[in-house]
Amino acid sequence: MSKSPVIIALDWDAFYCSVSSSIPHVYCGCHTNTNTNRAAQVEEHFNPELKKIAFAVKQKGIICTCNYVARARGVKKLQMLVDAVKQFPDLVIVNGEDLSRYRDASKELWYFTRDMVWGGKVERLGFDELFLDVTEMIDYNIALLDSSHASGESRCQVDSAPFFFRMSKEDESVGFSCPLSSVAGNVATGCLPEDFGGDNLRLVLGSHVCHYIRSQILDIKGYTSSGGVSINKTLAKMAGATHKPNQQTVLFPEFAQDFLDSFDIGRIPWIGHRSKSIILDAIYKGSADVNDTTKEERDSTVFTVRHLANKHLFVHSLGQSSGEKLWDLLHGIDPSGVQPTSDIPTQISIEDTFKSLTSLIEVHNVLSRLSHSLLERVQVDLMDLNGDWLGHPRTMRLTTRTRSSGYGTRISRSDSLPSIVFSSSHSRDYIVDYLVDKCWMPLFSKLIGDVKTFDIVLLNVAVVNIEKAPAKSSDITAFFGKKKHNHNDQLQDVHIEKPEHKKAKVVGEYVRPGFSDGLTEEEEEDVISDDDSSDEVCVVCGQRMMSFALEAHMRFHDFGE
DNA sequence: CGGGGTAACT
DNA sequence: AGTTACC
Repeated sequence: MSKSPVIIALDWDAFYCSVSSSIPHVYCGCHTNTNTNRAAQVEEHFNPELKKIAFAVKQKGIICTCNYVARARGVKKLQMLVDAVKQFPDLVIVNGEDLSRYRDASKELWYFTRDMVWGGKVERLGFDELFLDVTEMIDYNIALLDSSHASGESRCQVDSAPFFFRMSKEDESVGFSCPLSSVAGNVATGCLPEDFGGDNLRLVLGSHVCHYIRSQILDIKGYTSSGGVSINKTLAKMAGATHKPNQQTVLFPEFAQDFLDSFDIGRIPWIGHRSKSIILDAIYKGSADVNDTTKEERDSTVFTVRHLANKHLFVHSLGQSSGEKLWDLLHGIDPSGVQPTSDIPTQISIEDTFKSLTSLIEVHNVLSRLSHSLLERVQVDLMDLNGDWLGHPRTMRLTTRTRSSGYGTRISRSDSLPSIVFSSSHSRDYIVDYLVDKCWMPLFSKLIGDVKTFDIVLLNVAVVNIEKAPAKSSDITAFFGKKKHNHNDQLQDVHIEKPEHKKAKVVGEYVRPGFSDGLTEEEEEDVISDDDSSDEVCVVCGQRMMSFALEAHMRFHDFGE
């Protein structure tokens, strides 16, 4: 008997709403008042005035969500902003385009959850979902259970008395009591297996672990979540989606196929619009009902697709790799394990959309703003609490979408990222100006080529190829022992590239007085040389650093005490 | 739809 | 390096 993994899928209920705008009562049909209370607390903490008034959160042209006062008046989610404003002139609009708070809270919950999972086996999916591999914790506790059997306790006693599940190998007091003969939360398909031993017992324990972790997250962090427990990521995620919010569901593998068969294939994770369309086209291609059957009317349940198609059809239409993967998915097979998400992101990007950008000066202004945000993100997200770099992006990428380049199509160009980005001796504004003139604008020229006119509706700036920095010694005395020349150490690996190779010329008449040319040798020296006037000294320990590093640095002191 | 993210293809 | 699919 091969032991299956025990996987938990978590997602934060209505995360976007509660974090970005502290919207109360997002769960109108919820019978527990836990959410209402929590949302009210969050709201009072954030912005008490919003509670009494009708307000909505917008992203660009649409209302993405709104509070219950607004809903009572008839405001709808996904309504066009113009319509809503026309209909409700006094509706307060909150801009939900900045995801900063959402990102911060997401990260906090991720770290908090990861600390509870042995080996840190937690994978993040998007901003509001986590996969946890708790197999090792389950196995350890099953072993404890078995050894207590062996030591003479009766079977009956073991089954009826609560079992203490240990969440720590070191501290035997950390954990929770749970029954072995019943699951926590809901059971997918409503069917309980007859055999509560073997792999099924592992899932029963998994349900209790899931419940414990969710309780901790609610009690300590104040967020409700929905959980799914099963033997792989896909089944766990789908199980978790069946009972929301603030609930959990365990899916036993013997019922997995029945469970899956009733779903539309589009509801299976990793089968998006594109794949669904390809699959249905392949299945229904020859059928002469093109005239009377619209795309929406084609039966697309997992059951039907499984019986009308086969693996060969999938492989033929989707390609070997995807075809096989998706076909297996329809049968509850998902061999992709939990891939622990690194602390260091693989890319950081900022984007914005517009009605139309047609001149270089407009593009320049937007790129300045985006570049500033990006640099801020790089300095916050890629630096630890000591102000040391966790990683160095080696490439910068500019992406656009033009009005003519239909639909979701994007075009991008990239180049190496100058290391002035990591310099601690220049202000953020200085670096931004440098980047815009020396890098982003030339990349933009490269992108649009020789054309005289352009019409840009989207700009995205990103850093990618983030190279992990060698781990610094965590010797705390090395930090507190004030090294006056600490900043010089950091500067050693900052080397300046000759900016000549990135000289794609800017089309048009666009010129800037400041950085119209490459730096002189002297100025290059200046890039890496120290500028005493621009850094600051920590009042607590005396370490010197740039002001942006000081922000993170002070958080270090806050954590310490 | 939006603003970010990841990974796999070509 | 750039695109596409997914969440």
